[in-house]
Formats: sequence, structure tokens, C-alpha cells
Amino acid sequence: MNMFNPAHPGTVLREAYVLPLKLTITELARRLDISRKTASELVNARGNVTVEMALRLGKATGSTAQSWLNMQVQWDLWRAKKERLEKSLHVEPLAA
Amino acid sequence: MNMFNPAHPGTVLREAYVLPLKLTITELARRLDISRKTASELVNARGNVTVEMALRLGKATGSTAQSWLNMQVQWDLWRAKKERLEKSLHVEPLAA
DNA sequence: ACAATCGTAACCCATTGGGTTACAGTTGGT
DNA sequence: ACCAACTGTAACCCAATGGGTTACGATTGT
Repeated sequence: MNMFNPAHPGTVLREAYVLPLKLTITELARRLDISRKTASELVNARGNVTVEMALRLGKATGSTAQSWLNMQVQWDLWRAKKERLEKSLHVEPLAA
Repeated sequence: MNMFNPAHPGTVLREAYVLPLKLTITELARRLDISRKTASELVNARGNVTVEMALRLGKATGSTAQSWLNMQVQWDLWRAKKERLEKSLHVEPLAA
């Protein structure tokens, strides 16, 4: 469970849309109505997919905002696992 | 699709754990190893479930961090829909 | 009744999403 | 071959936010 390195949502965006459609960062930014900086960060797997960005991506790709946010969640959890973050938390069970 | 008002993850936490187990905010904070303030905000449906908080909740409840983050995502999307956020975004489709 | 404990407001700080600007590299037209 | 237009990104800045500490009024128990 949760075994494989999930793709960053920005990577999915690049491989499924930007590259096949030969979109430039500038054109992507224009379509999504965001700055070129934000577009650049996104497709280069820096920066995260926020709720608003997920809505933009859903609208622009015809898929759901859900799916983009889920990718982000998978990515975050994978990164947390790599950093052994969970083990570092000193948490006690709630049920007695 | 996405029809009903989802519960805030903090509300789920309260109704499924805090109330039945008669946990105080103070005790909850102690178990999760967070401040009382953060615990209070969480169970009162203010504040969001971050990745780290989801890991804490997963550990403390025996469920997955995933499920807590999914609740947060549902909540966020629901709120965005209520605020008609999606319609306010001027986005053009990526596919020509 | 008073000491301890409770939940929360006030305040502060570090992080971060995202825009604007600046800039070096590339492209295309003449 | 040159120069104007455009590309992607780094530098910088600001607003929003997660979260801790402290302060404080309310509640509890002995």
C-alpha cells in the first residue's frame, strides 16, 4: 500500500498536456490565467497544487479538481514517508 | 457527484473520538503532541488538516493519514463550490 | 472559597503561494 | 548578421496562514 513513487501533479500536467500539445510555459500561464512564474514552478514540480489551482486545472483539462488535489496529497504523503516524518511524531493513541 | 455537505475533519474527530471518549481539548492536545490552541481550532472546525496533522491523526486513531487529508480536500472543494469560486476563474481549455 | 484546570482570544513568528520585475538565452524576420 | 520580440527563471516583495506561547475568564473539585 502506497508503494510506488507517485508523480508530482505538475509532472502529470507536463507529460499529459504541455509536451503533447507543445504548449509553452507562457501559453500555459495564459490559458490558466496565472503568472508565468507560477506556471513554471508547477510544471517543474516545484510548488504545490492549491485548491484554486486544482479548480483551474480541472477546468482547463476537463477533468476534476479532485483528481489534481488527490495527486498532490499522494505526493505529499510520499514525501513525508521518505523523510520518515511519521516516525518522528510523538503521538499517543486516542482510544484508551 | 459531490452533492452533500461533507463534514469538516475536525468535526469527525470530535464526533468519532473526542465526544465518545470524553476527551478534553487539553488531553487531545497532549495525545497528539500539539498545542491546546491548535487542538481547539481543529475540533471546532476552524483551521485545516495539514499533512503533518493528518499523520498525527492517522497515528492516533489507527486510521490512515490519507483519509484525513481526503476529508480536508472534500471540505475545501465544497467550500469552493459554495463560494462559486470555480466560475470566477477565467480559464481556457488546454486542448485546442 | 480557592487552587487547579479548562477552552480560547491576543499576539507573534516562520513559512509559503503567488505576482511583478529583471535578466540572460533563444528565435525569427529582414 | 543584427535586432526586436519572446521564452523561462531568478530575485524580490507582500498577504495569508499554520502553529506556538502567553494571558485570561470560566469551570471544577476538594
